[in-house]
Amino acid sequence: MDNICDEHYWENMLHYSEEFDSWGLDEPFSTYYDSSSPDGTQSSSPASKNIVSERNRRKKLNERLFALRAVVPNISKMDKASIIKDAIDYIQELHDQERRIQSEISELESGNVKNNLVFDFDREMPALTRLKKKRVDHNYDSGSTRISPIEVLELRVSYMGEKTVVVSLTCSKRTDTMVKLCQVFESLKLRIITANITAFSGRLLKTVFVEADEEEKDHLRIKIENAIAALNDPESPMSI
Amino acid sequence: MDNICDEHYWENMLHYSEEFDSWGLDEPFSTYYDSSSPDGTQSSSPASKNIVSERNRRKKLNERLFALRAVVPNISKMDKASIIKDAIDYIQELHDQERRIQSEISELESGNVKNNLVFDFDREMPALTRLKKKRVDHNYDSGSTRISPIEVLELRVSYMGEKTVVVSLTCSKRTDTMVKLCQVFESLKLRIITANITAFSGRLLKTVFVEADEEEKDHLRIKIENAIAALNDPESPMSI
DNA sequence: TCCCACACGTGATGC
DNA sequence: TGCATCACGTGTGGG
Repeated sequence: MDNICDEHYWENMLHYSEEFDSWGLDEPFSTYYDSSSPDGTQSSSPASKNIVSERNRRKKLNERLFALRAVVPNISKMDKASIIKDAIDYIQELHDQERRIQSEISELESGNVKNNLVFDFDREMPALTRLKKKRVDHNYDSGSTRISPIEVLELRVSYMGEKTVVVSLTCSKRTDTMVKLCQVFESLKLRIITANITAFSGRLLKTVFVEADEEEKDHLRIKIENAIAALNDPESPMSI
Repeated sequence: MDNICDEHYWENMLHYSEEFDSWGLDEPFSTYYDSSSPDGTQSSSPASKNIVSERNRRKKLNERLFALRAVVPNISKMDKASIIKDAIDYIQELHDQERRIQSEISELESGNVKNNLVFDFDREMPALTRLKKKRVDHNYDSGSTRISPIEVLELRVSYMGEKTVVVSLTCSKRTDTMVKLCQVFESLKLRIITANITAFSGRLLKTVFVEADEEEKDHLRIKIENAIAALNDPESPMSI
C-alpha cells in the first residue's frame, strides 16, 4: 500500500519543464522528501535514514531523466531505456549534422564566395535539410509566393509554474509563415498572456506564454501540432 | 553474497563501446541472463521468472546509460545522475552551436544573394557570428550597411522573485543590431532562462529572463551597459 | 492469464 | 563514523 504513485509518477513529474539546475550541489531539498516518516518517527531510525536518502536519489535520477527527455525532440516512448536511447541517437545525429554543416561552411567561404553571384541553392540544401524523415517539400520559393507549409523545426511546450505554460516554436522562415503562425494560435482560443515572434537567421521563433495548468501541457502541444498540420494540409478535416 | 560485482559492474560494462542496437526489439538476449537459475531450477519458478526479467531490464538500462556516456565528451563523474546531466548540458550546447553555425551559413548566403529586396526582416540578418577568429571580409553591401552602434533607448533590469531577473532592452533597429545584442548577452555568460527579441516599428525589444538573485540586479545592469559600450567602441580592450 | 515497466526497501561498498 | 551510490529482489498496476 505504500507503493502509491507508480504510474502517476511521470505525470506528477511533468511539472519539471526545464531543469532548474539549482540543486547541482546545493541543498538536496527542492521538493524532496524530508527526513520525516509519515508514521511520526523522525529520522532517528538508523536504517530508515537510508530509505529517505535512497528515495531522494531515485527522485533525482528520474528528474534528470525527464529533463533529458525534455531537450530531445521526437520522443515517442516514455521508457526510461528508450529515453536514453533516443538521446544517444539524437546526439549522434547532431554530430553528423554539425560535421556536414561545418564542411559546407568551409567550402562556401573558401570556394565560391566571389565567383557565382547566382547562388546555387541546391548545393546548400543538403546540409540545411533536417535530415531525418518528413518528406522535404521542395517548394522553396525564390521570389514568388507559392505553397509553403509551416516546417516545424522544434516545438517545446513546458510548464513554468504559476499556471503558465510556455510554448516555444521554431520553424523555417518562409512566405506567410508568420501570418500562418498567428492564425494557428488564434484558432486555438488560448488564454495568451503574451506572445512574441522573432525572425532570426532564416528561422521564425515564436514564444507564447499561455495561462494553463500543467496537466494541459501535453494536450496543448497536441492541439498545436494538429492545428499546424491542418493548416499545412488543405485537405484535412478542419475543426478549428 | 549474491551481490557480487557492484562496482566491477561498470568496468565489466566497458566492453560496450558503441551501441549494438541489435536488440532494439529483438530477442531480449544478447549477452543477457538466460532464464536458468544457477541452482538448477529452470525458469519454472513463477516468481523467479520476474527476477531474471528485472535483471535484464536493469542491465539494459545500464548499458544505455553507458552508451550515453560514450557519446558525450568531458564526462567527469561516473554518477548515473551526472551522466544524464552532462548529456543534457551537452545537447543544449550543441543546440547553441548549431544555431550559431546556421546563422553563419545565412550570412554567407546573404552575401551572395542581395538583389532581392524582400521584406525587411531579411535585411536584419546579414551578420557575422564569429565563432573563432576570422574577421569577415568587408561588407560590399549596397551602402546601407555602415557602422551602426547599438542605440539604447531603454534598459530596465528588474527582479521578479523566484530568483528571476528580467532584462528589458529597447533599442533602434539598425543593421546587425540584433546580432550584436545576441553577442552581448552571450558574452555575459548568464544563466538565461528564456530570451526573446521582437522587431517592431523600427525598434528592437529584447527580453531576457535571467536566473539571478536580487542582489545581482544592479551589477547585471552595469555589466550589460559595459558590454554594449564595449561593442560599440571598436577601440575598447575587447576580449574575444 | 502473463508480461512489462516501474518504485520501493534493503544490504553492500567506497569515500 | 556518516553519507553517497549502487544492484538486487519484491510487490504492484496497466496492457
